[in-house]
Amino acid sequence: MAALEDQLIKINKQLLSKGYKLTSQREATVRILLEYEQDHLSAEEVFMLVRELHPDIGLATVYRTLELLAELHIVEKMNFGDGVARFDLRSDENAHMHHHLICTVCGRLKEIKEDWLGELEQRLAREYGFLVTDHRLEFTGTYASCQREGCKRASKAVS
Amino acid sequence: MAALEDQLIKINKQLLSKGYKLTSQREATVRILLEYEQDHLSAEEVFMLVRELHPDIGLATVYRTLELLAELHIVEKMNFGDGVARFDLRSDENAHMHHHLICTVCGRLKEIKEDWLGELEQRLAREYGFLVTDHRLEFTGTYASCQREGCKRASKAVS
DNA sequence: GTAGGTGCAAACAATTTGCATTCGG
DNA sequence: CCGAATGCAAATTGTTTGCACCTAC
Repeated sequence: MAALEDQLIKINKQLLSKGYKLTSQREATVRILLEYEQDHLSAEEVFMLVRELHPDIGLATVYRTLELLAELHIVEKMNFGDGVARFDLRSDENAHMHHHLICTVCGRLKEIKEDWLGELEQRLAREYGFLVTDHRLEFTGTYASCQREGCKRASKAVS
Repeated sequence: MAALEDQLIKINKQLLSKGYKLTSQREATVRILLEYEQDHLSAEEVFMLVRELHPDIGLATVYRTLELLAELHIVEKMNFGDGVARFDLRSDENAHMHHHLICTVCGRLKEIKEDWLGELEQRLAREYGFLVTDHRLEFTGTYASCQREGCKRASKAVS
């Protein structure tokens, strides 16, 4: 809910508190991640965008920063089957209720922010003695609308 | 439920019915996948194992076979964040009820075969107009037993 | 017979790493 | 100041592809 700048400050504090230095590159990267929170950017995409903000940044730095942020659980490193890692900001609200719908026809990727798994997690604790700290839920399928129209655009999932 | 050989025959039929030839390499690969159904082998691991059965097979063939099997939905191509694709046999029973628990302490990976998402999928169809053909559910966390003992073995997830 | 399958090696793409230089605290 | 962070390029790693040969049907 916090404004962009507030979130940025908060993340920066997290970095500092862990003993990491606050460089302009890191700030620029976080800024992009915040700005594009809805998208699931790949490292390369982040790189291209950060570059507009900080032209002399190197790709390796972006990789290093993203890895660092993932370590601190500020972003989540994800994989959607295409060979690239994608990164997702984990703001407090969507930390534990953040699922994905992937359409095999139009390739659209939608986020669902409802807490569907709380009950299941309790059950895991009870029945399996497993304490969940994180989860990932993805549904693959098609939208009724996509199926109706024969809209076979660039479908990459099904060859 | 079927015995290994029966499953093999069935898969072979699936291949044939789609017009794909049944070569000894493919059979060997499927055989390994059946034998190691519980593990989530990477392509390289499959390669090493198939090699024992069929020493002159090439890595590329294994990749091609795995991709083919994934296309036919005989195996599922998965990603657990480490940079390698892993492959999971989808026998009929576990096609739609096949989830994972990943322990960050001991690194264990457990499969849960219960259908927990049927209800959610109906809801997706109703509320989002999205028809699910597949899903993936992973829980990351720790076993109570792992937490109790300070058993910090090779934990790779948390650095 | 022939189209599809294979093995090998080369090509690729994403990510990592070594190292000299720079910079934040 | 000093160690951590960066940029660059080279190295690695996982996966794909081109092509001549081979094999199942």
